Amino acid sequence: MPPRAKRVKTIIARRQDLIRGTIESISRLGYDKSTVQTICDAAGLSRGLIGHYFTSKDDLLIEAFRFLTEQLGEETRKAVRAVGNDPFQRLLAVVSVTFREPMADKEKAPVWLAFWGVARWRPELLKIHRDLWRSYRRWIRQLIHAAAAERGLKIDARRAALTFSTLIDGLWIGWIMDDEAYGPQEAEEILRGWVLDLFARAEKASP
Amino acid sequence: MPPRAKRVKTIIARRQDLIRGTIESISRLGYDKSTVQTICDAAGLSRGLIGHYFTSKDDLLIEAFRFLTEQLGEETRKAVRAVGNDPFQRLLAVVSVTFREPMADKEKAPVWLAFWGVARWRPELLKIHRDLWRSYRRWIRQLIHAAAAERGLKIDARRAALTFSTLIDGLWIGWIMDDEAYGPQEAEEILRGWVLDLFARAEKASP
Amino acid sequence: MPPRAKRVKTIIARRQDLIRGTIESISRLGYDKSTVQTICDAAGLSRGLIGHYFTSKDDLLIEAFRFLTEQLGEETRKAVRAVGNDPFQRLLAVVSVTFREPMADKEKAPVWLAFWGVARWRPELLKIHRDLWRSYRRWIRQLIHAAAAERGLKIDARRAALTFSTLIDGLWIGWIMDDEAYGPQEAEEILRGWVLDLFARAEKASP
Amino acid sequence: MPPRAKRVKTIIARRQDLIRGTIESISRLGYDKSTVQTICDAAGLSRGLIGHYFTSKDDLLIEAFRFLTEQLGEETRKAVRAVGNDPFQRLLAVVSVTFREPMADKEKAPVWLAFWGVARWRPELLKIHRDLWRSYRRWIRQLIHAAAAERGLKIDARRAALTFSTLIDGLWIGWIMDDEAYGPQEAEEILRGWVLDLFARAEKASP
DNA sequence: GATGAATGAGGTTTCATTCAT
DNA sequence: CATGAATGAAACCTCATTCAT
Repeated sequence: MPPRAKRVKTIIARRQDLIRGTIESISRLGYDKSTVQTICDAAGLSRGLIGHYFTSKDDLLIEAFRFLTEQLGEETRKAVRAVGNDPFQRLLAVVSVTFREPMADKEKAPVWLAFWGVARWRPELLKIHRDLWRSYRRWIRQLIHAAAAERGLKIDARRAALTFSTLIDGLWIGWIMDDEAYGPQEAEEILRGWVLDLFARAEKASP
Repeated sequence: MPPRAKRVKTIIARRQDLIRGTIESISRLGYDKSTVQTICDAAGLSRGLIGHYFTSKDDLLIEAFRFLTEQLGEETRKAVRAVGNDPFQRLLAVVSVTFREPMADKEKAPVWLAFWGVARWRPELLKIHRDLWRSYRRWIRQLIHAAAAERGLKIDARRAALTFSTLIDGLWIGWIMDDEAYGPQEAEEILRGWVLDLFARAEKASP
Repeated sequence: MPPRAKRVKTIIARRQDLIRGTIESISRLGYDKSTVQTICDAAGLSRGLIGHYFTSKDDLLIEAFRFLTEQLGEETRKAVRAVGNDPFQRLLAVVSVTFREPMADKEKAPVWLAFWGVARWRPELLKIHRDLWRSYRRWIRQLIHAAAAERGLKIDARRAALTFSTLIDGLWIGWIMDDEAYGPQEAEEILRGWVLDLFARAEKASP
Repeated sequence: MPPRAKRVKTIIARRQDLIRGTIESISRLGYDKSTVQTICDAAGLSRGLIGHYFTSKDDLLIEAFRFLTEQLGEETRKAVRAVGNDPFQRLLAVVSVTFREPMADKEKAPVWLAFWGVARWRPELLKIHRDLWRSYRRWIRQLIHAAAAERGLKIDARRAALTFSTLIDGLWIGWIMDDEAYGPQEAEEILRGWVLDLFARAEKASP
């Protein structure tokens, strides 16, 4: 490998180390107790290194959130691709993957919530979130729309997609905040039940 | 009023001032940028005063969250009491009050999320949250159970209550994180739609 | 004294403490080795206090330079006022005061030079310097002009004032950089000699 | 050229690069804002290289000051040699060269002042400065002495040389600190005027 | 009881230096 | 020899808390 390419690889690797360290530190200590020190410790690097790879701690936090967010999208898409092209099957695959390993990661989930807790006051975080959520809802809407069309059903796909993603958010947070109330399994059942009901009770579209 | 009682009243008033200041400061600046200074400024008091009324900043934060939480419960109960004793009507009243003023307060809502973002790592905050949510779900479950019984319907009240509160959480957070996606009105429609569907599609209980 | 006035007095006193601490620290350690710690130590105050009285270390440094500069002007004016109104006597008084205690302070003089060494890259410092020097030269020019007019002499007051202040700067710096080459006494003799020569060799103004 | 000599040449060239980089960096950013990074950038070399050619950053700074100082001496001597052997002409040549290109370099002049600002607290810098200034004054003294002897004039050559170099320092610094007050041309006139006066007003030496 | 001055711990960031590649 | 990644000391600054007035 030429030295140039090697260096680029190292840079990417170190940035990843720090991003993973950030997530691990937040997972262990929380957002406000995560310092440059705890992050670098978690990444197994020295404190001063953060300056080589990120312009500031804030920058690193933003990139960590972006990483979490993008990873979420990728995991979901990967799982969906695996079940083929049928929209309804794809929708059910989303349901399945959402509350199972590796997405239902007890360590990472609270990190999400931690970021959400500050996003309101950090435009960059908010933008990352909105971009993902909007595209996610659009995608779910398309799946619902296609699945309904196939079956000749009249479904308000926009609102259904909204409710679907809302249920996911709510179930996630409910689980994070009180894991004794219910588990990922029941969350999945609730979500699947809602999807099945949606299609079961929908009227036939007029021909 | 005897001087003793007067002083007690002052103490309570000052604590309230500081609690409101905390919420205002977090609303304006975020959780991690709220300092004793910004809180006292928002409360219109001098910085050193915090030590007279709370053992620490942390203590004040906890009390502020408790206040928010209790206020939420009170608002809901008050609204529900106003519609009489019919469980189904009460349920619909919960739906109505949840996404309207004064509960759907655009300033305060993010404060909630800010607290949730740190609660995972603060047992006291977590306890306050869980206590409220559990009692809230229990109460909703009872309403659903009673409403179903009245109508002779077979409804899994526990799961329905879980879904109900999950939808509320999800709709709240979705609105906080992206107020362009939908508004409180649509949130209310979604929640009411779900409740009406729940009862509309339920089977008759076997006699 | 009312508490308000007392507080203002304390603020002024503390700012003075820090300014004096800054000058002392620079005098002992140099500009670049003077840290917030060494300055506060020299002032007999704790490190964090600097934030109460100055917006930043830079701000403090600027104020310290301003203080030095203003003090210089005041000392000179005070000495001059003491000798009455005759312009020539006043000029000689400037010569005398410039290289004697308290102005010829072996501790403070290098602090001046330290500030000059950075002023080029700090507009605020440069402005303070220029404002003083320009008004100083203007004042010297007026003295020379008046003294020459009294004696009916033709003297280019502008250039003479420029040379006068240049000699002062040069003599000061030469002494700071190498106190073995000459002392304040000889500096004074050189400057006085120049002034006496200036008037001695000047032509009579045409009547 | 044998490889050994070649390497030595490279070493010298690299050291020169770094010295010039130091001066350029200080010229652009100031003494305290010049880091190893900015110096190596200005020199067009990589950061780690400094360790190969200098024992430390401090060492490099000292060498840069030495370079500046020696360059100054060389420029002056070169200009003087060009006018022949007459002492008075040589003295006037010093006057001419001092405030003209390349010595009156607007970029480098503040670098001088920057070094002077720290020299007080750096024995090595101070020694370099004193060695140059003392030899400079000695040389000027000899020129004045010889020029006076030629003309049979009684001049205190020591004090005249002191005043001469003092005027140069003062005029330089005055120009650096406020280039709107006067320019190199006027500085030169002032200095030449002083020299001419010195010889014009001197008494004849007793025979 | 009320104030805000004072403290010092701890946060982020910068940077000279070292060293593996 | 050349590079720039890595280290960790130390800089500035913020802030919760204490305490004299």
